[in-house]
Amino acid sequence: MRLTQYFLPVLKETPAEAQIVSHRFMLRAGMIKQQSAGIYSWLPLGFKMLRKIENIVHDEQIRAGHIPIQMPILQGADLWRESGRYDDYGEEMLRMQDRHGHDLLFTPTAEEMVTDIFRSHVKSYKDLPKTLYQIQWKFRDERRPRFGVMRGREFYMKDGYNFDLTKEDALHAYNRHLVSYLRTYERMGLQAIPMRADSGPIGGDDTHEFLVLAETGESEVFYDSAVTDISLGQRDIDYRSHEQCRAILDEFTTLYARTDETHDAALFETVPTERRRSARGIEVGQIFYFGTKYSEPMGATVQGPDGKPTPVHMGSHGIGVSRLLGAIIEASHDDKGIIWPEGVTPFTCGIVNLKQGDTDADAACEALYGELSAAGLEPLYDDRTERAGGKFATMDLIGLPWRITVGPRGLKNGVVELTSRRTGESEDMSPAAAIARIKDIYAAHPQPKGL
RNA sequence: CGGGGCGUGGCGCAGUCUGGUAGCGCACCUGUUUUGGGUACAGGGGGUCGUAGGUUCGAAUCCUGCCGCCCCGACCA
Repeated sequence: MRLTQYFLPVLKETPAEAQIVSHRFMLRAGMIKQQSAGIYSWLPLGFKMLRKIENIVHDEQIRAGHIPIQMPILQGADLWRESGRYDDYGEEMLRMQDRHGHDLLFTPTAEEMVTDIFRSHVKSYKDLPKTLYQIQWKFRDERRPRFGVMRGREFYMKDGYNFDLTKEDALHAYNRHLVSYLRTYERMGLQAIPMRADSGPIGGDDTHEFLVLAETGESEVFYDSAVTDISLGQRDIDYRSHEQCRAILDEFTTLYARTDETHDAALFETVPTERRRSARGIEVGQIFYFGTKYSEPMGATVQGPDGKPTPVHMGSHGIGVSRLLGAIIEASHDDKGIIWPEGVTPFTCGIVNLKQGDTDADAACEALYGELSAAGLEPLYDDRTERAGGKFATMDLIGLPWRITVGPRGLKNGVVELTSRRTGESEDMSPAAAIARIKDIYAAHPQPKGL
C-alpha cells in the first residue's frame, strides 16, 4: 500500500477521552473512531488488524478441527425463553421489537442458537464429535463501557461450541480448546495465562480464563511466577490425542494461577514466597464445560448405539477478537507508539522515501515496493512529500515491526537502512539484502490465511 | 445504577466567576521556501459555543429541563 493512496488519519494530539495507552494509540493511529459509548467505527488500519487477528483465530481453530459457521446478530427471543435465559440475562441484553411486535435481541452469545442448529440436523452419535464456531459481532449493554475496544458494548468475538456424546469426549474438547487458544495467543506475541475462573451466566463446572498480564488489566490475578516460564513454542500437536491435550492442560494449569473471583489465599500460601505474584490482567478468552445445561432443556439429543436418545455434552469457548487488539497494544508499545509483533502486523514493513521526487530515491523505493509486494510481503510505502521527521513519527506511531529507509545519500553508497521498531537498531545494507532479510523474518512468522 | 467531571471549527484548549455577538495551537487549503528525525514565512477556509426553553436592550457566559461523553465504584469476552 502506498500511503498517499491510503486512508490513515493519524492524530498528533491525543483525544481527551482516551485514558489508557491502547485506546490512545488506536485513536492516534487512525484505527478507530468512536460513534457512541462503547461503539466504534473501524477505520482502514484498525479494520485490517481486526481481520489479521480474526484470521489467526480462524487458522488455529481450523487446525484444531473446528468448523466455522455464521449465526445472525439479531435473534428471536423464543430460543432464549426455551433455555430460560431470556429472563435471566438481565440488562446487559439489548432487546427490541420488530414491526410485528416480536421480541428480538442483539446476540450477546449464541449457546441457544447453535444448540438449535445442532438439534435440527444431528440425530446420530455417529456424527459426533462436532465443534462449530463463529466470529461475529456481539452486543452487551455494559453499564460502563470504557478503555476503548477493551470494553466496548459492541465487540467482535469468536465463540465456539462443542457437541460430544460423553463427558469424557467433551472434556477432551475443553482441553483441545485450551491448547488451541494458547497457540492462538502465542502467535500474536502474547503470553496469556490460563487461570481457574468463575462461570458467570454461561454456567458450568469447569472454566478457565486466559489473562494477559498488563498494568491496565481490569482483573486482579494471583499466580506462581513459574507459569510465565511455560510456553507452547513450536511443538507438534495432535489435536485428536486426548493424552497430549490433557498433558498440555496439566502442564499449563497445575501451577497456581487464579483471578480474584476464585483466589484461594490459603492455597496461595503454599506457593514459595519468592514466586508469589499479584498483578493485573486482561481477560482475552474463556473456555467452559457445562455438560447438558442447554442440551437437556432444548432437546439436543442424539441416538446412541443403544438406540436411546441421549442429551449431548457441550462446552463453549470465547476469544475476544476486538479486545485482543487492545491487549496486544497494551503488551507491546513504547512512548512513540505501537510495536506490532511480526505475527500480527498490518503491514510487514514500512518503506520511507526520505526525498520524494529524487530520481534515485524514487526508483529505489519503487523497486523495493514492487519486489516485496510481488513476494506477498505487504509493505507500506510512505510516498508523501512530507519532511522526514513526520514520516518517521507516523511509522513509529503505527508500529510496523520493520522499516526500510531510503535516501539519496545512502544510495550513493548503494545502501538503504533497515530498522527494527522494537529495538530501534538500524543497519545499512543493499536493497537486495534488505529484501532478503524481510523475507527471512516473515518466513519464521507466516501471516495468517484465514478462511 | 450511585458518586464526580466535561460538552466552544477535525484534534487539543482559552474565554464562563465579573453578560456586549468568539480566540489560540495543531490539522486543512493557496503560494513561496525548505527537506537525513513532526521546516519557515505569508495568505486563506471552516464554529447554530451539545440542545430546548427562560431572564435580559443584549447570553458561549446567568437560570431550568433534556441529550451526549468521560472518570471512580459495584457487574462482564
